[in-house]
Amino acid sequence: MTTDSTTSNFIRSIIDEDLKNNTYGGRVHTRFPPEPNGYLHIGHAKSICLNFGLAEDYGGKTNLRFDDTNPVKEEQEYIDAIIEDIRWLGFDWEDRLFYASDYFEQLYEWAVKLIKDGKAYVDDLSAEEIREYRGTLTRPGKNSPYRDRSAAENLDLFARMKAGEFPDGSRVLRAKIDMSSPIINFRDPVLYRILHETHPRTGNEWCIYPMYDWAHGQSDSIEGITHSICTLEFENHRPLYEWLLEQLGVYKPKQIEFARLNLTYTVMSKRKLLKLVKEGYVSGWDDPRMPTIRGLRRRGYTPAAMRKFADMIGVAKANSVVDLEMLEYAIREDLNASAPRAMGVLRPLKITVSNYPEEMVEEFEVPTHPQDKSNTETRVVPFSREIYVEQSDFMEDAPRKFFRLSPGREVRLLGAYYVTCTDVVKDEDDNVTELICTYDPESRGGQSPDGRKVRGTIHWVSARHAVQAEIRLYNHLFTKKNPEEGGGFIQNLNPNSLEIIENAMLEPSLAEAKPGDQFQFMRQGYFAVDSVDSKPGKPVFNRTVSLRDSWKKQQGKK
RNA sequence: UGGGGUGUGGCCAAGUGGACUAAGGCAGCGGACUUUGAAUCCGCCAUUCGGAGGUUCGAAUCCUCCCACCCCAGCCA
Repeated sequence: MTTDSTTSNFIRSIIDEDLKNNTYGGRVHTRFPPEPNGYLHIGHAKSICLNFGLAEDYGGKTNLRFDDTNPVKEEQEYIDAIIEDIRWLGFDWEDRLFYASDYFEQLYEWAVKLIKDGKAYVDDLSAEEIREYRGTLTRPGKNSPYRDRSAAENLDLFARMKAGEFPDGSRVLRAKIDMSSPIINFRDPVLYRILHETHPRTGNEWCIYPMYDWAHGQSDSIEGITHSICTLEFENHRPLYEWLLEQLGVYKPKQIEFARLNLTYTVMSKRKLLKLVKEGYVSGWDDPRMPTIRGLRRRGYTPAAMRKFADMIGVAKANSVVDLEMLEYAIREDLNASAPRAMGVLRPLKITVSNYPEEMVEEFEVPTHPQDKSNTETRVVPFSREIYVEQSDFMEDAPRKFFRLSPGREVRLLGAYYVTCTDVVKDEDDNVTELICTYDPESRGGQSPDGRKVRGTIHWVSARHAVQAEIRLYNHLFTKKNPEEGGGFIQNLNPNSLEIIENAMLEPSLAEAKPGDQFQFMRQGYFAVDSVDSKPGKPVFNRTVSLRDSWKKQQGKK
């Protein structure tokens, strides 16, 4: 049932085994359970791809279920954003959009049952007292003085908690398990707390809200989930997950834990991302430097690339840190195949082609997808006497291996002509301001009848036809592979994570680009029209990722 | 120091006692090709599986001990 491209993993092994043993009647039913208290990031994408991907591969189903049990942190805004992001990633939960809050009534009834069975009690201890009574990792806890209340008294108190008779924090409902258990989660975990708070979905209907442990497993059970996949930190909760379900005597899904995603040069916790946004280190949740799905999307990452990435990194239980280059590989691979090519000069250097007629303009038809032989689409780029090339494509005193412009050297202007640099114009400070070149009229289209070879091919834009654009170049948000190293992530923020180029010169076909459109600027990288700031007449492009550059790499080694 | 986990090349990750003198991918390094120094293609890149013992004809896979790292003491999820 597994696809060839996906390597096996321990979760698939478990599912295979369950299928073999008919554990869940041959069903595979997963769920993605976000808490609507923030935006989704690439770590969530890993989980989403895992849950939906597994169901797809095994012919099962996946539910989207919001874990909305804490109204003090959760908001409708996040619910909407999360739904949009998962849809954008390309996954579909059909009619199975659920909320833990859908089950509040059932959860309440089950709590009553627990009380009647003598397995839960109302505790009047304060939060601080409960903490003291809980003991430590090495010292057992001790029983609350309210632990042995009668079922009748507990029932009465719990009903009054629900009725709103008591203030926040005054009482909780706790499971009665074992205060001396080495499993801290068994030391009478809190099931309900009082919160006079408006809930995004249930409004003011409730003033007691279930804790995660009381809501999650029961929700899984109600929905008939077979494999409840979560991250490693919930491993310690599994015994409680199972205990609660067993006390209720209801259907019991299997909880499986995997290691969350960590990426080099990236922070992933909601808390840290929130700090970056709140304190203005980035422009918002959708800042293209953010690892949020919205940020990556605005940057130019595609759903296909994210899914490919999730597939590449696999899933396991060992804590690990994935190299950012893997993500970059995934987006390059996708965009290389799909992105139309164009020419754009980021840092322009003017060239006057001295032997080219003053007013002449030629239009060259060049392939838009030269990497794809099956796609013959073309576009027109105008050529004239004055053009711009990349500053980095000229070197006055060039080494032998520099296959670009230099006095006396000939290069090919992509799709146009061969040109040879004859003069270098400088200002009073010795800066190169312009190049004078001659072109070979015989080399029209980029090849010469005499068959002579030109090692270098560079991109260019006709000066009088150029479209001016703002280009935003993004670099690592942090200077350290591990942003936490040393002083902490704020100290390691990269001051050059965003470089803005105000006046890049682009080929005229790019004037029509619409927000979200993506291109490969040949020899430079992949760029996406910014969805927020780009305006007709004043386009803004985000660099999604640069092309690999073995020349630069070679230079760096010297 | 109690409990629960994890340790396979620079990174991710297969592997569940015999065809493992350990898949695959990323990164790296060579080379071919090239109207993108891109892409593509070819080749190289762990005698070794946290360490030490042991069981076995045979161990990354089983046993013992040790070491390292992660998680748990929210009325967060």
